[in-house]
Amino acid sequence: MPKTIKNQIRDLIYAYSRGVSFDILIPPNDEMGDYSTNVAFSLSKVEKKSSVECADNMKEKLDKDSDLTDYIEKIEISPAGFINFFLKKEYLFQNLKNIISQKNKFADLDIGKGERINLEFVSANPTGPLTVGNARAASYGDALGNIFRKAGYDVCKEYYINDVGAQVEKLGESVLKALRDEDISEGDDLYHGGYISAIAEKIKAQNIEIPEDYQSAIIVCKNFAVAEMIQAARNSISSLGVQFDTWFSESSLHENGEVSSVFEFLKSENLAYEKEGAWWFRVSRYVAGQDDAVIVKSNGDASYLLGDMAYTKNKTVKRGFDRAINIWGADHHGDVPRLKAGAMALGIAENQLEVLLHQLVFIKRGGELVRMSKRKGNFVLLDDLLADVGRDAARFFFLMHDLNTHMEFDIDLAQERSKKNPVYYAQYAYARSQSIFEKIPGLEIQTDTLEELESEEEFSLLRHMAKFPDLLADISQSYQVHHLGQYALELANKFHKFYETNKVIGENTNLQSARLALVSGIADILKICFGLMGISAPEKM
RNA sequence: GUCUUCGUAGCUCAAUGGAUAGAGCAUCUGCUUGCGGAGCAGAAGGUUGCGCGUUCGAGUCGCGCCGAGGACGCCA
Repeated sequence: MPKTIKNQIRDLIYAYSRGVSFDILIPPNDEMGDYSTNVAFSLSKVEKKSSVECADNMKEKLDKDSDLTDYIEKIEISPAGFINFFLKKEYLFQNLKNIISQKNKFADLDIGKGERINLEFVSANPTGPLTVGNARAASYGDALGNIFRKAGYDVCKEYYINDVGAQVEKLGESVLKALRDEDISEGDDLYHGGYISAIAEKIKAQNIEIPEDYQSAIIVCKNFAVAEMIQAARNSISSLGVQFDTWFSESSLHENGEVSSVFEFLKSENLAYEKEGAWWFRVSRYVAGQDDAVIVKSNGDASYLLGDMAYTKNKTVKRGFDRAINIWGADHHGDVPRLKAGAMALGIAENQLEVLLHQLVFIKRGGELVRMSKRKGNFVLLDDLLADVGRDAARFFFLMHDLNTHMEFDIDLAQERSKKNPVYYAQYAYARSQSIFEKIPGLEIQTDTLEELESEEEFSLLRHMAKFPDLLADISQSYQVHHLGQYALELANKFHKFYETNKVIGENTNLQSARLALVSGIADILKICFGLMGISAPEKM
């Protein structure tokens, strides 16, 4: 796959831009062309001329450039000084031919150059069922991973299981209390909710022996409960249609000594010190203004930070990933500088660790926002969401929105809203296209009469389709996954408009053949989008 | 108190520092004897929380207020 159009234009402009900064933009409407650049505004400062004058000079150079003639029909200057590029008809037709011949391989890019990325997401503590917040991370992470792969990265989607630490001890204790019918509403820090007693019931049903000794009993309960919670998480993730490549246990890092070896290393480098019975990591040495943090608690247990440091080293050094990307909930915001400092201390390059934060999902109940809390047993489950609105609507809903949006989820309106979910608008476009093909048994798509296409609606579609590779390239750099959903909706919108006024079947043979090819290409791209987002492409609805 | 995210149409949300701030839902008006009306066309709806600044250009960047969410050394 050669460079995308956008990058080709960028490279050409760069050659004439005298080092000033500029962007390649998509104009707000079709009359202004397919691509544009604001380079003239920057040049006008350097050259002390008006932006229009600079734009004219640039256009003159570009007009002579033979590299552009393959795909650019004309270049125009706007009154303000934007330089607008219009794609050639021949290029648009060639692009459609590529889509039809390459099918789901269309827009496979090589910008990743095989870079190995470990993408870690969800990674919920195994102390309760997955919530709608986890569903957001899962939908986003899965789609981002898919887009990375399409852009030529070697991706491993990973789920980190925090099966070590005080939180799982509390889980075990909660289950034990439920087993003994002790009231846990009084006990602070313990887990509540129906799933705790359900686990206790299961232990009884399986006649699992519970030791008399309180601490031993907790361990038995903990091990059973953690296994149950992990299985429940796997089931929920699977219902959502997300595939993880690896489920990585924190306990394995403790068992094979990777955690303690990091601790020994920090001590030997004088990056850790003892205070108040605990061991502290010198965060302040790496990140100004940050307090040092505990890595070994006064009871001798490793803190989550030490585990996370060992985990990061495992991913980058031991398993050799070029980059580790973690997707965390915004409630872990404060942990980012500590882990970054830890990675630096371990000699991991700064650009090898990225942390993406997603804002939390809030539920609205009776008109009021409620913060979900597993401890309080106050949350909406991923499974309930799926039961209410279905996989496609749920995933599309999350993927429509920017990661930094504080999403509000009104559970009273969940089902009603699911029927209004824009996903059906996009899926309906696909189903419509398939119903056309159904009318012509044994149809083979021909692309030798594309010249017949000339309506405004047809070209609006062709031009939008030509920008798909650019979109994927952009998302793989910006991580703005929601642009993919927006793109699919716009493509569906253009298709629906086309459908109203351009009859496909029953026109003269050449035009019918050309329009069938166009519809086929649209369906191919929609199917690619749906696949990347993890939603279905229904032939009937 | 410190750090951080957000504030855009009645509601839920878009807009890589660019051109006339856009969709869906809700409301109102049309379109079905034409490949699926889960659609299309149109109307109405905005001082982008407030103020100052940077810039040729600010919803977007900076500072200060106001409001909301989140995090603040041995839970993760």
